[in-house]
Amino acid sequence: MPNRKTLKGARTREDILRTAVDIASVHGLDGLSIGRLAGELGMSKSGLFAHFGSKESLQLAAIEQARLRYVKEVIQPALSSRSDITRLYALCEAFLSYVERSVFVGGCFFASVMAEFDARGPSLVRDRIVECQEQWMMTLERAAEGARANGELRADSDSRQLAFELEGALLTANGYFHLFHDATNIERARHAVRNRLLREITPAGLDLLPTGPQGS
Amino acid sequence: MPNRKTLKGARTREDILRTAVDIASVHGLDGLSIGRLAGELGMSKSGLFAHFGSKESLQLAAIEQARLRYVKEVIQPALSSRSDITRLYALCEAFLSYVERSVFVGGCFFASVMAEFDARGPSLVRDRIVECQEQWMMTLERAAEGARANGELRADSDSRQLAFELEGALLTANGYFHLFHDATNIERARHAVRNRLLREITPAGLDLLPTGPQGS
DNA sequence: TTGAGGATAGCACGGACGTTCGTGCTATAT
DNA sequence: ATATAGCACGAACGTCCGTGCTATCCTCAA
Repeated sequence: MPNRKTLKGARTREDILRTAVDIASVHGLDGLSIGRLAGELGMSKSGLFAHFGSKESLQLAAIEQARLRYVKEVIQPALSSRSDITRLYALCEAFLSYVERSVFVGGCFFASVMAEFDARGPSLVRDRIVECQEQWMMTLERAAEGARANGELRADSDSRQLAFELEGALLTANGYFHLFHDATNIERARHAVRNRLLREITPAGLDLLPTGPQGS
Repeated sequence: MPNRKTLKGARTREDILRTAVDIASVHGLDGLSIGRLAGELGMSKSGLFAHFGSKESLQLAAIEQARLRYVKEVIQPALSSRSDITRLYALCEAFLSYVERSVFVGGCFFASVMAEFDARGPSLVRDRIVECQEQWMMTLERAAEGARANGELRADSDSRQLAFELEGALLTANGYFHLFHDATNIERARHAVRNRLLREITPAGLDLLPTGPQGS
């Protein structure tokens, strides 16, 4: 009959997804095997499988779980910003901090799965990944466009181009941080973000930006 | 003279690796399975397998093959540059062209495998990937450092930082080009590279740079 | 032309994969 | 007390994986 409170299964499902998302951030969504996942959680393959019905369903659920974590750790901390230019900067800083703190053990979940699926044929999983990445880029772009409209960035600033370049620094920081086990790459991205913003910022915008050490 | 080694098998081996490298650029080095590879080439698993002796060997050989292609398509075209700043720019342009021309069907081989292995545990395959990526970054950095020493870039320019930021634009162009099926991302990277160089270039360097359309 | 050795195929193996099925708990609803 | 529903289990499936063994084919130097 109807349930009233959190049934045990829902809790288990969350546990599964929390682990799944971390495995996938290291080994990819293909490398996320049901057997390994079950082993990690000390439960049976079949018991785990029953929660999702198919591997594709599990992958999609993992993406959704990762998205929640991403929103919570990267997007939301930046939402309280007092201006668009501040939010744009805060988004970049939140991302770098989220990489630094290993919110996903294998680095940014979306950086991993994006590289995994970018050149593959169409699938529901790929489509969802594309949507998520589009959404993230739009988040950056809207902040940049708002800052431009508010006169915090120069009027001739190209918001999409700016978002692209910032994202370039963030993605590369994530990749090299893990590949080389070298946190210097996070600092390089901080440097790059700051200077890239300074290049198109107006005096009005400059007043709103947190004043860290000045870059060259 | 007994030229013992170069028999027909060597050509087959090359054929195998040429296909292997393309599969891996789409599905990763893990997704590169011997069965699929043999099927694609119309030969038997065991016949193919005999050329390498282990999957790891095949993966390492594929990396080597990819490296040769990369050197030929990206590094060598830039070697004839008349100055360091020209070479630095030519390297970036050669990379973007190589992505545009789909030298590997799944996009840059090394971008793929780097993302695949960056957060994994130690292995010979991972080590080799790290070496290749370090070598590429050093190629960029040496060109930047030479340009700085020659007065083509400002004396206070940070070569490693510059290489990092250029690489960020290149990597992101590769990823988004394939993920979104949108060549605009290549142009964004061209824009980013040009403007990033202009930021630290000297009048002497500017004379040496190919003069394309001016960026903002 | 021939013989040797490299190149390829056939076949089988153990294991991991995703998936299905039947079963047994446990807690609630009647 | 009994019926019901949710949840997890073990066993087994067919397929594919990487890897060996053996036998045949093909090439090329003598």
